[in-house]
Amino acid sequence: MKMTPPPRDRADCRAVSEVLSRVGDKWTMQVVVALLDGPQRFNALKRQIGDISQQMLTRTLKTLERDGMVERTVCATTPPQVEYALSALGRSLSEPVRQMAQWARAHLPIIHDNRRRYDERH
Amino acid sequence: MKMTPPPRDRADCRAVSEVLSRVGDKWTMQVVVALLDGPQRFNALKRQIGDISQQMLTRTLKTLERDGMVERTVCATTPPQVEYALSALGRSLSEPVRQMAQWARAHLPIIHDNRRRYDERH
DNA sequence: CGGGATCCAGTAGGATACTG
DNA sequence: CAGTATCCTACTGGATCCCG
Repeated sequence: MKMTPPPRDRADCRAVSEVLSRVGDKWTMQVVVALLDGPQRFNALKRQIGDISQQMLTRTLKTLERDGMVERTVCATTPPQVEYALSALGRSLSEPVRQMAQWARAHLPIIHDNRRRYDERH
Repeated sequence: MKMTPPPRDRADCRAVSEVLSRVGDKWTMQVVVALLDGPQRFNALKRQIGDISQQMLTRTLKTLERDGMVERTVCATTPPQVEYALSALGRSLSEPVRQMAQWARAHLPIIHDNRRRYDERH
């Protein structure tokens, strides 16, 4: 069986880049992580995340739904209830994200330090 | 000793988000991967990546240098020669990126399919 | 050769007000 | 409660021309 090659191919680079820029926007990861605990309704999600506007939460959830990462369930009651849940695809993303999170925790202070020193020199 | 917890903390989410959006721009990953083979000069890098403008290559390299991910070496000859090399920090990033690349390869077709179907329904 | 300086279009992010 | 509609700002990506 074939081993998965390292990402040296141009198409691979673009694929990685596409995924990183897709999930690398300001709110996507925070929404995904908030949904890891289980399904959440809109305003509960909003409260948990904190300083996100309802506009940006709506947009982020819609994009995640479009990509098939979250599933949206509407109960036609009054008041309406809408539940958002991670799909299997969305949960599977949390694995590579966990790796990236470890790297971020380990190296982000160094990066910030590098930036500070660079800016002082220029 | 303490196990590294999953990225549920708010500060962690933001750290992940920051790294993902930082390296998730259009060219950063392609430059990093191009430099994995070894140090490269500016125009060699430009030729290898292909359709990047010299403007965007300059910006991307400068940001990577500022973060301490690449090291820039100038030989004051005529014509001037400038070599770019990945630092240890830059190379260490390639590990979580490899994980992300595998996920991208495995799931990007599904995502594109999901989008297509979503757009047809709306 | 390896950039810097400008200018420009498109998109992401956000504040606010309104609605079924 | 769960959005939509509008308007605005800032940043990203890019094209072009210039420079030592």
